[in-house]
Amino acid sequence: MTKRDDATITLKDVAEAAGVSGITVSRVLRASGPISEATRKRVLEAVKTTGYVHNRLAGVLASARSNLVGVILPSLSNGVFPEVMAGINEALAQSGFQPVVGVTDYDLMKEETVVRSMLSWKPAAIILTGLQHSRNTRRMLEDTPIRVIEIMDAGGRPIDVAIGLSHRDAGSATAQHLIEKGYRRFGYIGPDLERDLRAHDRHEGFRHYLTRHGIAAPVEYLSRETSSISGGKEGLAELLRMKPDLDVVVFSSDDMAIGGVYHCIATGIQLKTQLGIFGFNGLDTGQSLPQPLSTIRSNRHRIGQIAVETFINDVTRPLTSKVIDTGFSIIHGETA
Amino acid sequence: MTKRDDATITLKDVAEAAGVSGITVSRVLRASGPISEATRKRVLEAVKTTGYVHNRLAGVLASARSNLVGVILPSLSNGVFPEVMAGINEALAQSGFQPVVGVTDYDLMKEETVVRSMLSWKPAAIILTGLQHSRNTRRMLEDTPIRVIEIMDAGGRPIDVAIGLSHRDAGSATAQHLIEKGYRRFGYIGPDLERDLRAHDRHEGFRHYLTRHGIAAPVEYLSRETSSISGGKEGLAELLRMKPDLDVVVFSSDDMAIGGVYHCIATGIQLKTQLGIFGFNGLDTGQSLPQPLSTIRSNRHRIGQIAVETFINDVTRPLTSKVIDTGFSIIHGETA
DNA sequence: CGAAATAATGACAGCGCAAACATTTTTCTT
DNA sequence: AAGAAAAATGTTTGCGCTGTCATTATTTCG
Repeated sequence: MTKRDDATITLKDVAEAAGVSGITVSRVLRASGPISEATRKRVLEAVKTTGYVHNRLAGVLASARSNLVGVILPSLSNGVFPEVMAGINEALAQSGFQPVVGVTDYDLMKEETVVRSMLSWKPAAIILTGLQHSRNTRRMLEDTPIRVIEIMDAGGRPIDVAIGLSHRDAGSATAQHLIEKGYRRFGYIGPDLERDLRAHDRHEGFRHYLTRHGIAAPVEYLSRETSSISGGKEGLAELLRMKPDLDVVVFSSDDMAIGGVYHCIATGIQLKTQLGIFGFNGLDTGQSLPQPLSTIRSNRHRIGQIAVETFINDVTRPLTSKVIDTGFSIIHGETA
Repeated sequence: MTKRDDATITLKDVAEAAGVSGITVSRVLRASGPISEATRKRVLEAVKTTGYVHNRLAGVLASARSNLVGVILPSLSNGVFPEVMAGINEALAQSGFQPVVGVTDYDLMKEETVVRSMLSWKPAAIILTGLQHSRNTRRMLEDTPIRVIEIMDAGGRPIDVAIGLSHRDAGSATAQHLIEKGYRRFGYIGPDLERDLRAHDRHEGFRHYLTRHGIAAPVEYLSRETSSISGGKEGLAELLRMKPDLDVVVFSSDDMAIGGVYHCIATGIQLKTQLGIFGFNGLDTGQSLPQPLSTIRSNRHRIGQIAVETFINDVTRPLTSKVIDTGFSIIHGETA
């Protein structure tokens, strides 16, 4: 049973050095239970001289309580998710919880694997993206007693809590806003809609609104890859080759929209007047453009904040699930 | 001793359901040791019906072997680090290892806290950024038997392995390259050099090369915040106000350089001919600009790859430390 | 000053799993 | 078919820590 590596320093070693029992050391380190100031000092001293490093594995196993938070994201190359992650990190900073990140590449099967692996670490909570999961993923998450927080989408039935926005609504709001601005000939550029399900919802809301209001359905270019600046750039070039007389193009995300802006700058197309560009997310990078991007802000920061507060305030899963709609707002910008 | 939660399904439960011993189940799940096809099937069946989720905590504790890899990064808002993370993720994907991310905000004290907390999870390896650490951090990392991989910098003495480039050399190469291009009146824009130590090294190499070759020292603008697009944009505006006749500006990173490019686009400054812009990192986002950014590629992808290979190939720390210089290359681009 | 209350510490078991070794079953060899 | 080798499975023990329930010092107060 494990060659006992005599080099590893355990609680017991510290206890001996301090002349107390193991449990006392444990209590000092966790600041739990009453400890006299004298022994406290002695123990901390002993910790320092021995160079002891706490083994949380054993602690979690013994106490069935962990400070890990599983965070499962579809991608890190789409600019949103580093921002989401930063938001979560910030909210987590003071809490003593530690995030473990998993990436799914927008693949629900991969997500299943990642969730299973996450659960095996007995995290205090799991934060994952979207409301659509494989049957097994759902089952695992329903069966676990920990908090499960689905972020970025509020358009469906959550396992425990969902925090986000209705992407369908964001899609129709986009259409409504641009129609009001006077645009009529719509284009749409997005990634593979089969994979990015939230982009899919926005697209539907957008498309329906247009057709319901007597506007021609958008001309579309769907790239096979995931969202990226270069994808948006190429997409717009291609779309304008197919259909040069568009007056506005909606992109599934800010990343792609930025690519669209670059194409316009490179080819001398006048943004807004000659061609409108509209994104989604409200990333900082889009707002730093020479002309700030017209887009929709998804309140990611707030989403991260609420996600973390949710499980800090109540570590046990409530009986009924709940949707928290953090809404969205239109950033008027200079590109549409 | 922990109120035994009878709801949690353990190996034993699966074993009973399958009519075998616990260790057999363990072996099936880890694919270790010889198992007959028949029992294998039965066990997997039992796992499914019971809905068993492996508890790695216990496994790691028992075997003293974990599949966690601690990844400690200074920031997620600087575009490099999501890319580094993506590289590591990619390299890790097939390996069965799982990253745990920690963020230090370029703060060595925070780094110390994060390292301590990481070590408490008994990771198989730790990947962290740079070669400068607090005394305590160094001690902890020297004392641990696991691999410690310091990435992004090859200009110093590593604890175990360092993989990266010499930032000093990159700085002088920048200067040399731009002098050869005919630029003479240099500006420099960077973040707080006290915090970003690698930016500091590049800056030194850059500055020394200039003065050693009879060129006037660069006019400098140092922002107090960390690297960002908007910081670069504002920085360049400010710098040109102070000193309008510069012919090239070197930025500490691509992020900031992109901001510089935006400023030029917004104010109609001709890139390259009227004002050169030069970055560092070679981010995809810089290369997707209307005119690709002139910069230095830091081979981040390769760094991530090698970092992961290093500890996969040899899980125990070798006696002597090693520096792997992945070098850098100039991306000629269209902005300088 | 002594009983009761409180503060401080300790003994021990067990969290769930895997290593080491032990045992049983099957297969192969001649 | 008997013995040797290999394959398959089981038993026991302990990884390092913390919860529970003592036990022992110290304080309080009538």
